[in-house]
Amino acid sequence: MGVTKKNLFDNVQNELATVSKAFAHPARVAIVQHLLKTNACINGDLVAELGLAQATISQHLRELKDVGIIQGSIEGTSVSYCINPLRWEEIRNMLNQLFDQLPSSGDNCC
Amino acid sequence: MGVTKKNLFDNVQNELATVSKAFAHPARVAIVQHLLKTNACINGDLVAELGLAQATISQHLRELKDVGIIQGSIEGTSVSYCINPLRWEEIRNMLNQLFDQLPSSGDNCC
DNA sequence: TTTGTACATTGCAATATTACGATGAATGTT
DNA sequence: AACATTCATCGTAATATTGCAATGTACAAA
Repeated sequence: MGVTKKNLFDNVQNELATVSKAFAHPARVAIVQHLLKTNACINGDLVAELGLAQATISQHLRELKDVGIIQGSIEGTSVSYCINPLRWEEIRNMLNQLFDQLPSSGDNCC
Repeated sequence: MGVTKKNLFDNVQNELATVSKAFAHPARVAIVQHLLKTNACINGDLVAELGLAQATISQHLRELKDVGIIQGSIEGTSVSYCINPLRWEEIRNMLNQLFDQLPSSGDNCC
């Protein structure tokens, strides 16, 4: 049905899924990478950088902002975006907590 | 159009997006967590554990398998799934490489 | 005020995802 | 052989995502 039954799962599971979904599109990965590289927090550049329409970029930026990964501030007539370092750290920890769970002993059950 | 323009992006960006998409649903997060906890690699249990139909679970398992995160082997009449440790490490490194890029100096541009 | 620039939002069309019943394939049990 | 169990796949309905043109909003310059 295309509708996710979020109520069946706990907060951690839903949070991990929500955050992952933000990274689940190459354009959004590219945006984040660009913001990491040019610490300068540009926006309009993205339209030139990636080959997507302005409306599409704006939409992706909003999704990243909704999850809290990036934040923007008005800078005259343009808008300046950058990574939200606190949230970034939060997500990093969340992912580490998941990925460090593999008992690295030789577990070849399959 | 619901169609992702993958050709606009490089391999790393597409890979990160593909892997993230695998984790972009709480049921798949729950499946992975369960496989991490019960190293025993069960399958039928998941249908009881999560509140989803058997066909739905099977579909999620296939998506995780397609990305290489899990692997399954036939065990009599049932199928045994588990984490693919090599791929797991690969993904962990890929994510670390992304998340370690934040220059942790006081960068409050916005 | 008019014009231009930079983004956001809206409204659509195309496609993808999620969920599940029904059915199929494979194996084990009686 | 006949049946049950376990899982995969197919078909379908409901919903979500992606992309963009068009339009709206806010500000700055002429």
